[in-house]
Amino acid sequence: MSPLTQSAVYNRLLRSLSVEDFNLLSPNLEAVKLDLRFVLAPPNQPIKHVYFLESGLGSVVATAADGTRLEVGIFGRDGMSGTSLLLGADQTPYDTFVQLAGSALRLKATDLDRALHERASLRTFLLKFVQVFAVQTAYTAVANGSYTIEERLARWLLMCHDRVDGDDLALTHDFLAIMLAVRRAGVTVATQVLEGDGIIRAKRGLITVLDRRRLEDVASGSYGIPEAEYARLIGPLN
Amino acid sequence: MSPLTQSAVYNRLLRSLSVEDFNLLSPNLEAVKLDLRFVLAPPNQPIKHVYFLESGLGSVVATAADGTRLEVGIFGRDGMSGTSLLLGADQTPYDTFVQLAGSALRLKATDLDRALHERASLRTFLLKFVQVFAVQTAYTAVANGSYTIEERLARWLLMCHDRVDGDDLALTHDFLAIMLAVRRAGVTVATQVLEGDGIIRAKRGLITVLDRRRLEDVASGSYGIPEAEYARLIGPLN
DNA sequence: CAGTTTCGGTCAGAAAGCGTACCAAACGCC
DNA sequence: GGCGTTTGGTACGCTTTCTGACCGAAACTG
Repeated sequence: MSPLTQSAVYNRLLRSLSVEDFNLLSPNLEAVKLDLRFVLAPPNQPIKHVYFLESGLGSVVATAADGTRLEVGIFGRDGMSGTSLLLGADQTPYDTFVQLAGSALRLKATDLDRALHERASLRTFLLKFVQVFAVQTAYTAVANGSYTIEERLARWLLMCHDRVDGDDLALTHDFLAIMLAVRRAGVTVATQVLEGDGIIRAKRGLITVLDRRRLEDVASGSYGIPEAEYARLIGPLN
Repeated sequence: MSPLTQSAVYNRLLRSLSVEDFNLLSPNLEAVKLDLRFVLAPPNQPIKHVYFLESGLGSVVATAADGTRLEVGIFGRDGMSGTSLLLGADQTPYDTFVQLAGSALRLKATDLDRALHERASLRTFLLKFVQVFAVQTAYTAVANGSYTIEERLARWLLMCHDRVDGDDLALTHDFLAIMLAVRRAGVTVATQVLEGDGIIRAKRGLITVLDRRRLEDVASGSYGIPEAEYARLIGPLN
């Protein structure tokens, strides 16, 4: 494989690193394909790799003691999996998996650890992403507590749309239902409303964003703050 | 003021620090009283101090773009305010304030920064609390999305109970309503149910936990995982 | 291309929770 | 001890969402 050039990388974090930090990581970065549902980090087991997504989407899902499952965060080429390693936790109660197939550059946890000790600036930078991701989780809590299914669906579609190329999102209602912690039938109804307004187009297993502006109106207060935090601490998403 | 002895400190984080780390911080720790509603960290403004709580409770509340407010985290002598400073963010969109009066040892943000650069072990340790707090936020998202008012009230009372001495919690229904993002009347009803079962006793502005075991049953799956994470990464809460 | 699986649309009945409002009891202050 | 304020109990109608189920359409499989 030819050596990795920083400017040829799509991942926003890797791209924003200083040249020195990037060069420290790059010999250990391994390009991998990400199939749908591939596990990026298993729950309650040591995390072996962190994945810097180049394309596709990853999802962090929390499972409660009684089996209830609910998404608490989402990331694409703006982020990475396994952020708990940056905080000194080798494992988490979460399940992190691929939600939209794509590709990534991965790094062994041990290589990451070594690099973090070698260069403080690398840690400082990556911790900013941890902060942004924590804010995203906090606003997921707000959305779950205070917004309707339609508003939450709009928020979620916007977050996906931010992280992929083009306007097509290959998602089933069943999948969305888990993400939003609602019934599948609830997703179907909300989808129909948005489609009826001409904001999205829905086909089997595919949602196309037609009018992003109006999608933001529907999401109203539930969207925007974590995104602003990303821009402030890390840089523009696109 | 007499010099601070580590063993005389109630805060679990300060207490668990290595002697060297503690001694680095202690000359700059200032004891302060915390009145109800005192602002520990203002939203969207630089954080000037971090507070290690000795008693009382602090609450982290997120505000959405449309003004919706909802609690995303709670801490007492198990934690500290201003954790975003550890992640390199000088401010957050959250409002952090005192929810149950008490006292704290506070540290100037600049002193914290200096100490973090001086001793890596201090940063490593405090970051573990950031991880635990993030998990708590994630499970707040789960609770808001999937549990009834009664279950969420039980969870919340348990989290408070974990962090105070005794079984009395000085809380109004109005306050609880904001914390849980429900109507005040909804809290009243849920409180009555728990009281009817003999699990708590409610008086004006005061809830007394009578039967913690059964409170855990009511909270069912919504309680426990963040608490286990605290125990695993930091130590026993009590 | 026939069989099987997955996905999405739909419905009736029920529950949870909300908006709003009113009133009484408890408390704090002079 | 009287007065104003805070807090809590209660009610009604309405919206949202759920439970649980059924069925047809689309996509995949061999």
